[in-house]
Amino acid sequence: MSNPNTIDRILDVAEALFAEKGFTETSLRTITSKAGVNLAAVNYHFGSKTQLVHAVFARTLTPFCDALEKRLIANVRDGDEAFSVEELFEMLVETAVEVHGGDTGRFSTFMQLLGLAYTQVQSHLRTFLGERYGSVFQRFVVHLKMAAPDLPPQELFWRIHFSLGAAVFTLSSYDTLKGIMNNDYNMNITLAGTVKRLVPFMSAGIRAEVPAKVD
Amino acid sequence: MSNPNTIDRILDVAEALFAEKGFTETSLRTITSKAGVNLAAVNYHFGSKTQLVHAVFARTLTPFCDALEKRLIANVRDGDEAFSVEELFEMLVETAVEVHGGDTGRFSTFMQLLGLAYTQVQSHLRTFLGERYGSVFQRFVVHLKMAAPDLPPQELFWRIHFSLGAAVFTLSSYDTLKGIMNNDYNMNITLAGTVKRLVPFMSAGIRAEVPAKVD
DNA sequence: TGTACATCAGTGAACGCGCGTTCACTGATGTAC
DNA sequence: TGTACATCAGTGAACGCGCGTTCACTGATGTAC
Repeated sequence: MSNPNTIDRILDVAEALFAEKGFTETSLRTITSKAGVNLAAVNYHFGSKTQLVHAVFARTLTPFCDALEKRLIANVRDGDEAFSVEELFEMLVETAVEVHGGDTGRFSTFMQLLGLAYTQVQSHLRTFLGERYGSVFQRFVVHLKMAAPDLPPQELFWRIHFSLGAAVFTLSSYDTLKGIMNNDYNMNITLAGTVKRLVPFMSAGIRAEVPAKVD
Repeated sequence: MSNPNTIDRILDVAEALFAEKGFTETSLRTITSKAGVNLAAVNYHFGSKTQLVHAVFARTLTPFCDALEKRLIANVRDGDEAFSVEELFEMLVETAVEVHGGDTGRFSTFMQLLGLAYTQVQSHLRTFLGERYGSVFQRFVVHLKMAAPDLPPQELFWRIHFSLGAAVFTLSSYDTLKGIMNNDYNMNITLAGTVKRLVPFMSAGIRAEVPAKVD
């Protein structure tokens, strides 16, 4: 009964179930029975449920961040013109789509997972993501700063998080919202269309007039 | 040992713990021991853990939605000029602050709970909130439509959710972000300041130029 | 005014259940001499 | 080429634990006659 794909089957099923239900709400028994593997296989291959969660994130985030970093570095190395805000956000989208090879189902799942990562209060996960991928995020922030040089640093900080929130929140409940659009507006929407709508929204927000000092 | 405040003490403690850890991650044993009440008290007073979750939301959302609805109705009844996008978002903020009597701690907790409500996949909670508070939300959307009459309906739909995401996401991880601002930027920020920054961001996003047809 | 009963907040202990994890084990494949 | 041993993926059953919920009970207060 040797099966070389046990690890991948566990990762596939876990990714889908985590995105759908959350981490605490998904048991190893559900994962292993859906994947058709033994209950003990998760602890055998990954060590613990926590490490399975990390492995699920790493499988997609590592290639994504590597590809993003390459693009950002290439721009500086070649001395090209600095990116605009729109170009930077579009780069995120393009990289994410590329990494999933155009598979919108997995792209959607990935966004849901990102949403969970930020909203489920699993401190081990924040630590893990910060250590592994924090440097790429910082690099992206540097480019945003160049794209909006007149924005005070703390203003930029907040607007990045507002944008992140808009994206993560919308895409992580994409299936629900798609259903509402179908029922209430009789309108068939696509993930690509939603993402394309996000870019001008976020870009306009980043460039909004700075309000009078508030703090 | 008769104590007239058992119900309130449970609600206070449950609200704080749910906001901090999430629903599944907070056990009745933790809630009741922190509140100094008997383990069985939650089931005695609320019936079940699920109904306790509903009660926590209802305690704040009912006065909030009532106050918001009154403001919206008064505007139409008195035949006043329609609200602008900024005025509508500011009305949300003002109403939320008022309902909490200026207590920014509870206001922050409330926003965290709203974030959880959207991101934790507890279908009973979505159903509960939709049934109880959906009509006020619809009324608010009508006013937003009047404030941005040139925006196609499906575009408005998405931008409302983008805005919702920016607000809910940022305010629900407010404590974390405040810590980052303090450490990395050596800057002391306030909840009021963050909320004031949200309004122009969201308003600019709502009014952003509509991109070419994408779907 | 006194007695009997109903109501209600609160209690303590126990219930069964599903959870993540562990452990001794199997059986196939690779490696050394 | 044959034998002994090591490695490794995978298994099945059991472990203790914390969970939400239940239930018989107490004791104080209110109500009816």
